[in-house]
Amino acid sequence: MFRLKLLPCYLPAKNCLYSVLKLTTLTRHHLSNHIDHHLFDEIPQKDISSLNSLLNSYIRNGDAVTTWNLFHKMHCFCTDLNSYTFTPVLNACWALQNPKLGIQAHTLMIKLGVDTEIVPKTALIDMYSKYGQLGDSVSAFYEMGYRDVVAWNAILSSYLRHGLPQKAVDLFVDMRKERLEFSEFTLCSVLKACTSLKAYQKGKQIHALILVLGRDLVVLSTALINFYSNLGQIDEAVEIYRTLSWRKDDIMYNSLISGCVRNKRYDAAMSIMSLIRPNAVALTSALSACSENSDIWIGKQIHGVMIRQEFIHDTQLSNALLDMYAKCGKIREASLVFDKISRKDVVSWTSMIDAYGVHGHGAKAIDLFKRMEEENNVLPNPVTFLAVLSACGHSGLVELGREYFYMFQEKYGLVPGPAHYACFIDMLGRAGQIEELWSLFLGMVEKDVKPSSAVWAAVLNSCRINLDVERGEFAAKRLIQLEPDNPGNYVSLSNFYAAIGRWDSVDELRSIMKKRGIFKGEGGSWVTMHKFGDKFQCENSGAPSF
DNA sequence: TTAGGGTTAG
Repeated sequence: MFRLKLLPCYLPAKNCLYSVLKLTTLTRHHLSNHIDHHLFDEIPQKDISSLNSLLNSYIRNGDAVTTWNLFHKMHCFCTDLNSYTFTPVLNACWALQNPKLGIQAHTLMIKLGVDTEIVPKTALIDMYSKYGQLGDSVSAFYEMGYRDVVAWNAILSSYLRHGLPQKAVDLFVDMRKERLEFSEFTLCSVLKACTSLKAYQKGKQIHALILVLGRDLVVLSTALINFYSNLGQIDEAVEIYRTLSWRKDDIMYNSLISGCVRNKRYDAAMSIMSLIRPNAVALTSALSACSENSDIWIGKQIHGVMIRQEFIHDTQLSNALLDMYAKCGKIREASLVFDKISRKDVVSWTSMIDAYGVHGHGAKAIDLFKRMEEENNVLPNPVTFLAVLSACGHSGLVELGREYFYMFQEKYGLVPGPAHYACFIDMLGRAGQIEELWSLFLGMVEKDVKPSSAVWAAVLNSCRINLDVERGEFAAKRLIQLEPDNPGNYVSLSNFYAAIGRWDSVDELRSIMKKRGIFKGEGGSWVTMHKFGDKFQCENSGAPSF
């Protein structure tokens, strides 16, 4: 026997933390049910195909609540639900972020015998994947008797969504071996997998396949631009853009702009930016270019565009704006932007904490972190953990730094990685706590955290400050082994030898650098000059990034 | 009816 009760869903997606069962205990006047009983009665055509079309319209307009509520009514009053009913409903289940709804819909599909049909089964692969349930998504795929190209594409996307690009590539190789049909969707996913895997040759092969098939669609070209620019081949990416015969769209331009920024082609990014109507994603990339290039002049102009075009409520874009001001040394402006972000996410909080930390305002950074905890709607992540530690380090707040190093683990279950250890080791070294530093280092190794070059550099620097010759030489050896071409490491080592009076080693090191062709670039500051008539105005833009 | 391309903190 099989008993199933579908429950109505009244609240929008973000409130779906409440279980469906809890929802039923709420009183009706607290809720907004777009499809109530009377409205359902008023729907003129109540045959199943009209109702299915209505479900599709609601979900296409992004109204998942109404889609689910209409489905609930249909379940009560219709006896002929079919596969066309469930495809929009499964989408709604995911949009409502409530896995219980998905399970209810899936159960009903099994009861009605539509779960084995190819289209709703593919929708199940997708729904479970979007819920984060890779196992259920894969099960749905392997339960299929016959799999069409859309089903294969859905499972490829599922693997990519779960950070398994190699699985996606392996599956594509299987598809080719079995001479299965593939489509532009398939090639897009495989290109994305190649990008994640940094698999240049494989990606080139897909590019060749696209050329042979003559499928230079804008979506595929965007995936190619993204692939090449992520692998440092920005000229190839620009060539794709130049030779594209299809109409270029915003997403393609955005991909090219972010690719130029990623490859430090800031002027090119700005030129492409000027070709399009501003959109939030392009502006975010452009602001990122200003941050990297310390170009507050352009950054301020983008801020103006944001205000004029009403992008100011976009959290992600505002985070980039905040970061731009902070990186250009304008901490007050960064703070003003932060205050105006109405829906602050973990990146907003972390960026501002880090901005205070970098500018030496450790106490303000800590106060802000406390505020973040009090507001209680955003949880810190490993980057927040690092920003707080770094803020303590920059301001010499060793006691607080120690407290937070353990608190983040105990209260939030965040596991420190090499970057966290490097930061804490640096802090302890500067404070002369060399024995605590070593016991921390040994504890880290015992926990199987592999020391990164940043860890060895922090250890070496601590040994220089504390004149610990033996352990300093040990750290130096490891550091140079790990990064033999990084000039900064040789400078650290040279400073270490100088501190312990080994001037012969300093000279030896310099000649080794010369012999190996390793040069340390000089430091500097950017000053932006603007000409107004015959007068110049200077803008101090902070430190450059070499 | 199902599947695809772009963005922020370290």
